[in-house]
Amino acid sequence: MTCILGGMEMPLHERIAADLRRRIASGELAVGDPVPSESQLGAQWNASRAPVRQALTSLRAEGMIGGGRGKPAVVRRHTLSQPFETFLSFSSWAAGLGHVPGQRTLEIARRPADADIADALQLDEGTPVVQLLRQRLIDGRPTMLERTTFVEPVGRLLFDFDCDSGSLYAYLGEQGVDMTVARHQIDAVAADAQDSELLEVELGAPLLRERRCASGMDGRPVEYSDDRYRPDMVSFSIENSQQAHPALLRDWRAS
Amino acid sequence: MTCILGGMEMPLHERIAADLRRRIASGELAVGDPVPSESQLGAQWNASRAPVRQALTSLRAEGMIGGGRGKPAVVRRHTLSQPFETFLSFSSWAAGLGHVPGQRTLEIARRPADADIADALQLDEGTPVVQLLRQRLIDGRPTMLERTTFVEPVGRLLFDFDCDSGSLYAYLGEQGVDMTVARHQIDAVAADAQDSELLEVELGAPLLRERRCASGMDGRPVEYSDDRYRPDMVSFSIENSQQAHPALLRDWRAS
DNA sequence: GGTCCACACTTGTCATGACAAGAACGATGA
DNA sequence: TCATCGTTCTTGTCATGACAAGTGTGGACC
Repeated sequence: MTCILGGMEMPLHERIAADLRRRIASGELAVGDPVPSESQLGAQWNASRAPVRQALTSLRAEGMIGGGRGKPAVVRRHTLSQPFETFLSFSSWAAGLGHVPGQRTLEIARRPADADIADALQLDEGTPVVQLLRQRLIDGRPTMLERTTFVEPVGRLLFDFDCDSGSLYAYLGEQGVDMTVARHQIDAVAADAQDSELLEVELGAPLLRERRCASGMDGRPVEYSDDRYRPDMVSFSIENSQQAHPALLRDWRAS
Repeated sequence: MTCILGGMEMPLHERIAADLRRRIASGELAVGDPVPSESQLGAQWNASRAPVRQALTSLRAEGMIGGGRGKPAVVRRHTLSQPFETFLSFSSWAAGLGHVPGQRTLEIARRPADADIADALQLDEGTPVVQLLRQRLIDGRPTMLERTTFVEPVGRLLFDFDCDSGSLYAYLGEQGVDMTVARHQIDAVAADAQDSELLEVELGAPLLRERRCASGMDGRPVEYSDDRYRPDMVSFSIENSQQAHPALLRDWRAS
């Protein structure tokens, strides 16, 4: 069962944390339910308190569970907060929530960069880039429209990859593509004709737009993307306490 | 020396972390410098590895130090970003950009909470709350519409305050109101009649909405706000590197 | 019936010890 | 000179044990 969450080579505390995340995401542990106590978890996994506490600390940092000294931990949220990865990978985010992600790659093309793209990717206008147009689905319903542009050396890898099969970013990562820093810009736009058709909303309906520019550690841009979400299905949320670091999430709205 | 960092009653791992933060902030440990190893810190503090590691884990989560398995920790940053203040105070944000902020408080009222508000503030429906409707301007142009609701004990303070004079949050802070944690939810909505009139956009135009629920350290909600921005004037941006925590900013779009 | 308190349970903190995994560095050989 | 290898150091992981601090509950008492 736990094999889908990762191989057995994971450290014990990560396996415990992954199992708890799964149980929370699946609804087996609902919001407000008490999380098994440290001693119970220790008995279940035949582990000492150290890895159990490490797992719980991890979930606590993600905001999934609450509790404190003397207060048994309770489930606070069922979303997983993995800011960067989650933001990149639509599929794993949806899957983590227990929904069925889908995607249809409508176009993949190599063409010269226009002014906007060239500016975002710090290229000269006319430099060849690879553009991808993908419709993203959740439980079969159109949720997001993704217009992604890669610089040519990276984009060329996509022609050898079935974009509708696995995770694109996992594939690029395996190929040695480094995308460690990203800048996201979020605003609202009215749906144009193409948006309207592919997202099944009215022309001019408000859409939540996320524009993203991802770069390698050296600061050279690798990808630029214009993602448009149906605001009735997805929103973004940020949680920040004074001490803790804010976490950016993508929220799913069951409707 | 360490007394300014807190009383002696702090747990050991917090004292170690606080001391390291001080040494890093003061420049005694500059960016790039190696942090004392776990064994060195253990000897310095006459402590076992557990509290030392807990302290280092804490600093690592804050992005102040790097390192990893086998790699001795090094100082990465000497400050921690605090995007919270920026997000709360519209005025200081605009002023920091060199623009002229303005505001017109259109309504301040004490009324019973409706279902949505009651849910957000964890009150019973009908509990009295204080609501504020404010139009925010930049360089004289309508930019944002703010519908804020405070729980009554906090909201009552506003009747003794000229909302159009100074910073509201600074005033509340002086009055001892604690708002250390906040949850922001961002999506897009179509402008309704009131939005349309006060933001000077067409009916149905896309607006960028930020809903915010701020709480005290004890987790009790203090304020709930529904802020709607003209997307042609403001957007949000988030910057994240792989390890470091993302920072949320509000962006101004000169037009 | 309401109040107060002792007790059980939970989590937080810390010491000690052990082994594994990865990195840095110097010595060695080509 | 440069590549390679092994030693050593550092951090990651985990077991065991102990006490402190806070919470919740049930029973005794008024």
